[in-house]
Amino acid sequence: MSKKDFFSFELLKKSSVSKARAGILHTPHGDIKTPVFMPVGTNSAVKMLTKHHLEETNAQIILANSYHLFLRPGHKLIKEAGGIHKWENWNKPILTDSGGFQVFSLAHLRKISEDGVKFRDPKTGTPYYINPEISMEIQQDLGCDIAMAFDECSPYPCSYEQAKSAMERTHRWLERCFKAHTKDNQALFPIVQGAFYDDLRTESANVISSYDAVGYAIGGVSVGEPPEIKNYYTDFVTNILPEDKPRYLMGVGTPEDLLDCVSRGIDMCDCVLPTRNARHGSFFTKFGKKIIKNKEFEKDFSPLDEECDCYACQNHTKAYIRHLYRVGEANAAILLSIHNIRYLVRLSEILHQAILDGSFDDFYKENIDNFKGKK
RNA sequence: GGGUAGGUGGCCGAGUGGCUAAAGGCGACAGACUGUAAAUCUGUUCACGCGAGUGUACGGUGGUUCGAAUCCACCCCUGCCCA
Repeated sequence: MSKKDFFSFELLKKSSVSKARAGILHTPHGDIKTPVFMPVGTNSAVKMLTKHHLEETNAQIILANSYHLFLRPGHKLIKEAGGIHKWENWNKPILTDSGGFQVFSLAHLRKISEDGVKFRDPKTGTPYYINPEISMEIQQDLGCDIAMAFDECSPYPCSYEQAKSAMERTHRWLERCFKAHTKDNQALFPIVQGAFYDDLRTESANVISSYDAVGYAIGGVSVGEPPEIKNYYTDFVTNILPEDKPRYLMGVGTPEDLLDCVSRGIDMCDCVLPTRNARHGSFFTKFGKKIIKNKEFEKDFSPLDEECDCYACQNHTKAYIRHLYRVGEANAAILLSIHNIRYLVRLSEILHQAILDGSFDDFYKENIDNFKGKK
């Protein structure tokens, strides 16, 4: 058996105007229509949502995080439970991040060496160690469909020297990841780094492409850089990556980001924004992001978004959800999370179909300014 | 009727002579968040002014003082205890 027995990517159609593509990624836990938005469930749960809620959003694949599950409850326990699908009772595909992002997000609580990274648990102060081999062990024990390479994500801004050194280490670590990764029914996606330097991104994309992987990821974006820069480098890197494999832009996902990255040749993306922003009280609409607590919604008895088919929009009004939010009812966060996830999942469904129909680029033009709230 | 504690900005509540337009909390108003240290964090919140600033303001009225939310007198009101 090899990975090819478990994974394949069918490119169904490409736009004749932009770089948008529609496809199907076959995995051991089912097919994924691309472009796809993947909700994040760091601790083996998409925050605020039960499995029932999540299934109703029609999410095709969700994420979990190696770092968090390594700390609690431990990957061995999840292995003992029968793997992550059984553990969280989600029978569709699961992708796990490697812990690489925590090298970036826990910058003040970690120390990088050539071999790996020493972390301090933000909650307890307990020290933990992760390196490429450990990350692979964790992800193989978890048994997700798609594992990610253990990488070093650079901040923004970042000096050339710093970016180059992080990228080169990412490449050395990648070699070790592939060596340590032996599971055939699990894909391992390598990650392009190189921050915001053309030559580094070129080099990294070439190194990453030299591996025969199921799919390829672009990391180091959405770390605080302006959207034009993100778009420039997304476009830049997808020009280099193999065309017959899915491209995953990591950590991206507002509605406008989805349009922008899909038009630049991205097939997969994930983001914590729909769930985090929901808990913080904001929601996506056709006319940009809105904040539910604002007075303008006090007597607004219409749904969050007129066109949305989610549970929240089918059953409740903005005025009601605003009330729930203001009095601290958890239902506000639940309803907004359902809405925001469904909004992005539905958008990716629309984009998939639009690419097949040849109407993607018109859709882009009609909607991009609205999504940005420019109206 | 007697005693006692107290009356501070929308609310609660610090402050007992100048550093006080008055801490802190709540509320209100607005904002941020992009491979989740996040149901979190930030800003504004007396009036007028872009602003330095000016005007009002700590129950009321007088007074002491260079200067009062803070000290004094009287008055009004509230809680509690006793009769």
